[in-house]
Amino acid sequence: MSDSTKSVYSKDNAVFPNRIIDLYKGMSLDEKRLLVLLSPIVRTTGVKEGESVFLAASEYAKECNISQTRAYEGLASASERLVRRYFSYNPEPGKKTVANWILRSTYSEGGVDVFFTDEVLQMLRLFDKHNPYTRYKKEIILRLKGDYSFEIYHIAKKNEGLGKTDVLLEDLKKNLAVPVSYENLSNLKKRVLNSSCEEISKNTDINLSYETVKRGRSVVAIRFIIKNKTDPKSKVNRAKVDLKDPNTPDLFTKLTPLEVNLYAKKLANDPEFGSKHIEPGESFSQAEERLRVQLSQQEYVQKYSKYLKKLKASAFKKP
DNA sequence: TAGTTCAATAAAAGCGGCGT
DNA sequence: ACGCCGCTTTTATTGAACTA
Repeated sequence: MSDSTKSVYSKDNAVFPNRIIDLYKGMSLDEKRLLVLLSPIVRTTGVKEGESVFLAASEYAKECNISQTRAYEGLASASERLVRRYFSYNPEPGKKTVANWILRSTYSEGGVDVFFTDEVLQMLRLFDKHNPYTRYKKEIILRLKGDYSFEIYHIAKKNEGLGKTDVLLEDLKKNLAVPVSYENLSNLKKRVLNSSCEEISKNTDINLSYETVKRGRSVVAIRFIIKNKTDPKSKVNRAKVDLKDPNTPDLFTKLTPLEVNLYAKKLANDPEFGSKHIEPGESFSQAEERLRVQLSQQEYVQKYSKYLKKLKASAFKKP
């Protein structure tokens, strides 16, 4: 691993300018993932318009924690669809510009070459006080899978410092490009807000909730409440985190989120584990979901450590 | 044999509608 | 506003097959 990058932020970070109004709008999960992964590559290399940035399918699979098979298809379709995708931004107050993300992309030899426009290349590099930006660890946002989770997480990180933010309902719906049925607020809550907040709180570095802001009787805005789980300013949360590992008996007291995902899946499909710890009638995916929650907690990691060790051992030896 | 594609299957999202 | 049901459509996952 080389760390010779001259940029301020390491390759772990995806950084986007706040001028972009509708980042991720209308994108499939694969397109969002691709964009997040390309952001640091663009930032840390000097490619110009006419030159491409390359992402290998194998790397895509690893970063997104998906199968190699899925990665080929995801990457191929993402690179194709991204060509037709555009975003809008305010070059100055009162003006709105619409622009394409990329000029073209070619899929070959197990990866994609993506050609960005100069405009976008600049946007993905220029970050200072005149060009406010939002930054997050790509590894964290890539854990998200829900349809609007990337968008909501982006909004949350953009306003993390404030602890909360109000988004006009109309703006939210427009910038998320939600289907018409979401004009019905209960649908919007159920399928966008609740599910995204839940997924984000469960899987990322922030706890996210929301409440409605009313004018008269009608809801005009959504107020997102954003709390960083490890923010030293909030002592309550801090204490919880510190309590987590009073002692560290072995490697398996604490799993990284990536490992949680990986082992939840492996355990759910492991026959020996299943015979003891999976209820009859519980599907593989249900078990996996349950394990994902449980494996985030130390007590369960220890409880299942026997199986985890077995899985870890078999992962390293090539049969 | 690693890398890739494909087709079948499973799961989740979308969407209206209904009762409370 | 909210939760729940059922049907349709979209997306993800898997294992087997192809190929260079």
